Amino acid sequence: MDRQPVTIRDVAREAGVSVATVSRALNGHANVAEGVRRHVQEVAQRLRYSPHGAARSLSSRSTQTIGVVLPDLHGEFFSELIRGIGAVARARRRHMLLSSYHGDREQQAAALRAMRGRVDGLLVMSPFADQPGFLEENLPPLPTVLVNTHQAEPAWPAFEIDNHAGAVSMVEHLLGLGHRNIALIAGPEHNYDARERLRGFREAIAAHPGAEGREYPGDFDEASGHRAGQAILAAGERPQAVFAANDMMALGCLYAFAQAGVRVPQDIALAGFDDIPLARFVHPSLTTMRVSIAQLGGRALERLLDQIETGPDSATQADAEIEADRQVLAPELVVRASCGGHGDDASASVPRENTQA
Amino acid sequence: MDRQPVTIRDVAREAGVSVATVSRALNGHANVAEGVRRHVQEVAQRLRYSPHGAARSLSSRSTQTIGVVLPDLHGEFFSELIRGIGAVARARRRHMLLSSYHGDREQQAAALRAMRGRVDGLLVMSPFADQPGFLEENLPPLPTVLVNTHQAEPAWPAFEIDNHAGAVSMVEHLLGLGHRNIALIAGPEHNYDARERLRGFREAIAAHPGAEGREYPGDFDEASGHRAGQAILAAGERPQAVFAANDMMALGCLYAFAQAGVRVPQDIALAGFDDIPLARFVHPSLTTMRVSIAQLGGRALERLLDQIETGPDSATQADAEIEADRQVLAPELVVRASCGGHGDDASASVPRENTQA
DNA sequence: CTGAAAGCGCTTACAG
DNA sequence: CTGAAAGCGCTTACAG
Repeated sequence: MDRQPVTIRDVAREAGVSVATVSRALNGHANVAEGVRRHVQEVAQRLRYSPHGAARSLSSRSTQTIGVVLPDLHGEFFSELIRGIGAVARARRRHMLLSSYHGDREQQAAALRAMRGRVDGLLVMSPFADQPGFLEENLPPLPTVLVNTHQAEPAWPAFEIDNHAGAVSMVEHLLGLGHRNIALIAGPEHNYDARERLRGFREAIAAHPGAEGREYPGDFDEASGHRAGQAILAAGERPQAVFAANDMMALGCLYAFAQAGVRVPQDIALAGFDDIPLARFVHPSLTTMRVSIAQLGGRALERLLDQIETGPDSATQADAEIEADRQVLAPELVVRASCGGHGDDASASVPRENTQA
Repeated sequence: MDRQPVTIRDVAREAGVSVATVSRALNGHANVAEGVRRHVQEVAQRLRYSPHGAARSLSSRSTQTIGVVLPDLHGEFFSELIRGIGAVARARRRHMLLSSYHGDREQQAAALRAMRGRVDGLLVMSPFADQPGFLEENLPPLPTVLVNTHQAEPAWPAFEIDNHAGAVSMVEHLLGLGHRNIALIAGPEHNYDARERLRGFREAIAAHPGAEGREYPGDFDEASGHRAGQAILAAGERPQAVFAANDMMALGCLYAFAQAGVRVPQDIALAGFDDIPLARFVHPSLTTMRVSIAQLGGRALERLLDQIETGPDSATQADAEIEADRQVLAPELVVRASCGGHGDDASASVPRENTQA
């Protein structure tokens, strides 16, 4: 099946013109006689010529590709992110080069460096960005936008979920429902999202006289939510509401409550964070904060492409502008049945998406 | 942030050697004095040099990248496929170039052609592969493996789900449970997966004297499953079991049954196909065929990389070998509660994955 | 073990 | 409007 590759020289010879003319004709430059252009196009089509990407990139200094470097490809967060990036990439006619690396520091460094000469710009999510010098030393000289990444010193434009605001919203929602005594199941300490949600929880509790918060450790998976649920029941005074820092832990906690015969929301309210697809299908359906990961990815890419197209003005960007360049997307409160009040249980319905090819 | 790119010439000048030596030293060729190699490496590191991908690809005729061309990035099928491909890509140190196109014929043709000179091989899923000449005309001269793609004339190695065998297994399972009269909710006629599942259903029914099958139309989404469920109940003689050609339709059907007060599995058995994550969380949990999309993608990439590494022997491949090169992955029966018998309802448990970054 | 040179397949000033 | 030539940044025979 591997035909002999046909190059621009073959087309030029066959069409009886120079390679320069072929290049201009095929790339839609104005300065080509219309008849010549048509002839060249016809020959190119007949020969099934398509230009060699690397050669074109090397001489034109443009790849029409953006690099995406993520710590992992597992889980809904990453598939949503890629979907959002992909939609914008398609609309703006760019390819995406996906790097796959295993998640440690040296491997991400290698992945970043390997992007040089392959892409016009970079979208990166890096757990190492808060280590001084990591990005400076490993990012190729390319426009870069960070996604859900915590920088020690803000130096690159960044898009992230406003986890702090989301946690504040949720606590206020629970307080508004009359719950004064709220337990938080926290996420892992090393996780930036988790820390921001914790910070929001604490601030919101502190801001409301009479509100009381207790904290239980967790690490974002279901098992830790289950343990936390048991710990909450075992503790002396039972809280009126439990706020799990993500939905997976909320589900684990829900299971622990079900095992103990504690009813949600009648005996205790329960809320999560993320709005994973399962959140609306559990019993009771879960009140949570919806986070649009696809939108996050899409907007980050828009920003990156704008920067690529307007050229490198970032070199002269003042510190204040860089700071202002950190865009934050607010999560949205989704009220369902697990906190009582007016939430409805949507679990009798099923989602609309067609998951089939 | 956009530093001045440093090239191999800068490293050579700074290290006091030729660019050839820099290239050899950095690429681990044997014929470099150990002291020189160390010195070059030290200089390269100090200058933060990384090679220009396009330049390297152009001269070495290798990109260490595989192209992935899919009709869409939406839905679980594609995220699973990408995850499976990504895992193997990581293990075998390849990048993946993801093309994003909108799904019509011309756009896929363009996406395919744009891959030339950018990748060492191609993984493609194409709804147009059964149109004569489509692949021949648009595939660049590169090793290619097809995924879940129906070819008019088998000409490329292909990996696909054995939908036919899966449907047969399911019908046999239902028959084994004592259900003689089985309704199928079919998928869209233009869809290859759907046609294969239909074919399997018909053959399995025909192979069992006494078994009776009826068919209802559907198009793989929940709404059509809901309509089919209503039609099944409205028809004269009620079947003992319903086999939906995918889980989404099974869920829609389940909902129709619930609305009509028809109990599953007591009044009627219900089965799906795909084993989407929701399948184990509905009530009753859904018996279905599990299809490992990630594995499909991973194995296809393994096959492609083997071909790339061994070189182009495919030109001399006999027709019989090509035919034998169509690998089929058997789906696995997952027995849950919706068909009665010994299936257990797993809905009290929650999945283990941590979906957080 | 090392360097000078050719070449990978394009694009793009520069002349005409 | 067109062509000859330089150049993009590497790798790799070829000599030595």
